[in-house]
Amino acid sequence: MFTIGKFAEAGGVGVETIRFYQRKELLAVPESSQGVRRYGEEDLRRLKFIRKAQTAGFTLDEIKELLSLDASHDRARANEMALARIKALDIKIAELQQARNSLAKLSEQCCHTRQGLCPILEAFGV
Amino acid sequence: MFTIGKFAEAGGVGVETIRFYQRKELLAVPESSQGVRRYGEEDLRRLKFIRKAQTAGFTLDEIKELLSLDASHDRARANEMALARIKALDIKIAELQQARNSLAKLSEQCCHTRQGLCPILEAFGV
DNA sequence: ATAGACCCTGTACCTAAGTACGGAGTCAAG
DNA sequence: CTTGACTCCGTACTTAGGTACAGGGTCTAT
Repeated sequence: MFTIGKFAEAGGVGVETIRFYQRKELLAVPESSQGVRRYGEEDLRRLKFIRKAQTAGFTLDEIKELLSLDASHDRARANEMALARIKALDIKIAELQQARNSLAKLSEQCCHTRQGLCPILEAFGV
Repeated sequence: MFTIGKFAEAGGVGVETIRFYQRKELLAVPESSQGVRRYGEEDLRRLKFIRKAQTAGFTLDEIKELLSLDASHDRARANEMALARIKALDIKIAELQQARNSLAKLSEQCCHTRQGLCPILEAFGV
């Protein structure tokens, strides 16, 4: 059983983040004994679930749903959410790739020409 | 010469966005005649510059600097900023790719196994 | 000359995921 | 028995890039 400080440390987050997750109903607020709340292994499992799902690109709202699926063992919905997230990631990646490539082309032009206006600035102007 | 409404329309943004850019000092606030401000071609060029630079992934703060480079024709600094942005984009793209791939792997496992716990949920739990 | 559309300034609000802080209570060590 | 570290609760602030009023003034067509 951890106090909130040790709990946060065990999960690799700050104390305020725990309280934030509680306000968002991602974590339960345990009963307090003499005014201090204690956290157990199950809380830690949930906290780690949240952090891992975050690195997979899920938002906190989505993670809240995933946690409920975790409780109900709903595979179909979990897969549906994973596929939706993959699709959103693909779109975002394509956008960034586009930006990256046009910028790289401009930068190269900038290096290989020495007179006239800067191709980078010129691409934005007019 | 446009009023702010026509100016915003010509630039493909909302009126409030113009005022926001003015507060951020990306656009100048023209003198008003009889209480109404008028915008010209140079303002429109700046506005379009901002929008194009945004699609290349620059932040508004960076665009503010690019606008000053555009005035001073500083190629070296422009290229430096382009390279920095490319680097940042590469890092972001790699992160998203990572998230995408691990999620795709989990989703595939989820489709190809029919018993036991959902691989997606299991990957986050414990 | 008056209605409706537009403009002005200033301020507040939005999302996402936290972070910070004030004032009070509690707990363990010396 | 006091000091310092920690906890509790509630509220406000942060970043980025806008968006949405409120309460006035102005412009245009009828």
